[in-house]
Amino acid sequence: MLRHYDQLGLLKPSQTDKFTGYRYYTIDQLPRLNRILALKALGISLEQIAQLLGRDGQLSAERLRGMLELRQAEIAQEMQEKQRQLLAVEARLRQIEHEGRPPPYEVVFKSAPAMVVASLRRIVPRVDEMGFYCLTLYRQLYAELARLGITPLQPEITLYHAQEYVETDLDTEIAVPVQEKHLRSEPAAAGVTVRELSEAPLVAALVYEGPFAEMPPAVLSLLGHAGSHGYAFAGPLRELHLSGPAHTAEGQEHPAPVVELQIPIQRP
Amino acid sequence: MLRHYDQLGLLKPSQTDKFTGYRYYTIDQLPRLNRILALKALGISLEQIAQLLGRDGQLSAERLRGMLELRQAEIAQEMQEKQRQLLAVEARLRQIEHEGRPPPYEVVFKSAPAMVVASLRRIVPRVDEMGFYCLTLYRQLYAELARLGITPLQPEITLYHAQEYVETDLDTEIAVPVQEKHLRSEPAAAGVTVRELSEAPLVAALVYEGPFAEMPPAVLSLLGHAGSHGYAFAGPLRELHLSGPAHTAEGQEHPAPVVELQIPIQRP
DNA sequence: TTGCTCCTCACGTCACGTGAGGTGGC
DNA sequence: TTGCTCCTCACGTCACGTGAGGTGGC
Repeated sequence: MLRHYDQLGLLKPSQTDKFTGYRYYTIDQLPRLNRILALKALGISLEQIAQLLGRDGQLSAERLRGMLELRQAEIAQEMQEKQRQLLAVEARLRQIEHEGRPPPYEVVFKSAPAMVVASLRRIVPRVDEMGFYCLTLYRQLYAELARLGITPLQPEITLYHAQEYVETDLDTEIAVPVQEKHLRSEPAAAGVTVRELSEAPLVAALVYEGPFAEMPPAVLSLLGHAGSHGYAFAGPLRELHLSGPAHTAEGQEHPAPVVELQIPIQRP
Repeated sequence: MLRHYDQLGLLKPSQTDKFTGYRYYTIDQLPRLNRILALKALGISLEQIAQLLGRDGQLSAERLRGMLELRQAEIAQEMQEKQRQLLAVEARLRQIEHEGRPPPYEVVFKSAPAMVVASLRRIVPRVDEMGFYCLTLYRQLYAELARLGITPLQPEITLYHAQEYVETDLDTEIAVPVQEKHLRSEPAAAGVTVRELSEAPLVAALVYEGPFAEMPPAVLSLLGHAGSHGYAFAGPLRELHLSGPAHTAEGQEHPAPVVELQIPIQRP
């Protein structure tokens, strides 16, 4: 430590043996060392300490006060961060206790940009008919887009407009991003709407990989996670098909698609 | 970040262009990235994350739980440290507010070793006679030691046996360390006691530099500091003359001695 | 031809800690 | 002669950030 402080010029030995290089300190260097250690114990950097102490070791009350107030704010920040970490760690531990094993996905918070989509919206009577409805609707949507000469972009997005978790009469919208210019041109297709899907400044999201049939636990986990952090839902659940269209041309469902689930939220 | 993870082998691109070196990732690498980011947000190191995730990205519930519990304990430690720092910063700020400028010394906590001392003990009637008494007593003590052929060691220590801060009838002991062997030999000198000054496992200490006459504020600061941290005093105040004997042979007081003040304390 | 986005080194951050290899005085 | 304590490099820590200098496709 003393070698380090010597190198930094923070505390130089009062004398150095010319032949052996031994560092010799005098008793009256003790106050300066104590001052350095005391400031260091507050978490102040050596560089800042060097600025405070200067060459003579006198510290101005004003500059010290400024630095302490700065440090006070920093510590508050750091404690908040630790607090956040602690809550998150505890939440994960509880999760493991309850479910026996860690979930195969992670919830992250981010924003989702606005985009222009072509979409179809229907009420799906029962949850177990969702697969069939989506297949049909996406096929119909892609056919209409082809007829209109509009190039579909990626990823497909299925939106669930239900305000809460329901298993019947699901208000479902299937959407495909298109170029912005198509927003103005009147779509002459049956039931196809071209609209802007607005930006979501904050969403809780997770990436799920596996069959659609096994997705509900992931949905519940996402909603539960966001809910348990005290957020309020601020829009329909979005299901992004990141690994491409959910269905092949032959009407086969993708066996293990990569899906991003997003729920727009508001800070409580 | 991705370059770094590539280098560590934590998240390698599924494909790297042979000619340009461009890193290409696939959509199904997203879950692994999210897992990495989620664990990192808990303050877990990349090395530990690599151990947890392994090559396949499956994390065992047991190992995760172990690591989370470890991390939980770490965070608790870190928060305690921050809490300590915050209190210390606040204490220093209050000090500046009250006194207008930072004190020229720092209080540190440490232990003080046991040692054998030769000493004289007297009641000093008034605090303003302390200088004269000490001069006389130290002169007498050194004379007796010389007569007995005992080599005085350093540093001189003055002990104040009063249980509280008083200004009259101060129970004062002046002491000089001597070699351990003198503890057994009967001292045939007038009033000189050879005794063990016991170890103090915990003392609050500060190093003061300046005239003896201006030392009282430092003493009050030390006692106040230890007291305000909730410690109980556990022995007489010790005044170590680090820069050598306080008086010259001619009876002059050292103009700006380096003095270490120690107050033995107990955790509350 | 000009931007743009990617690339590869290589060095810096912060406060020391840790060897490797060496030396003077007891 | 042997320990002991000091010395001087030089590299490692941790998770990237920051240039410098260069490149392929629009």
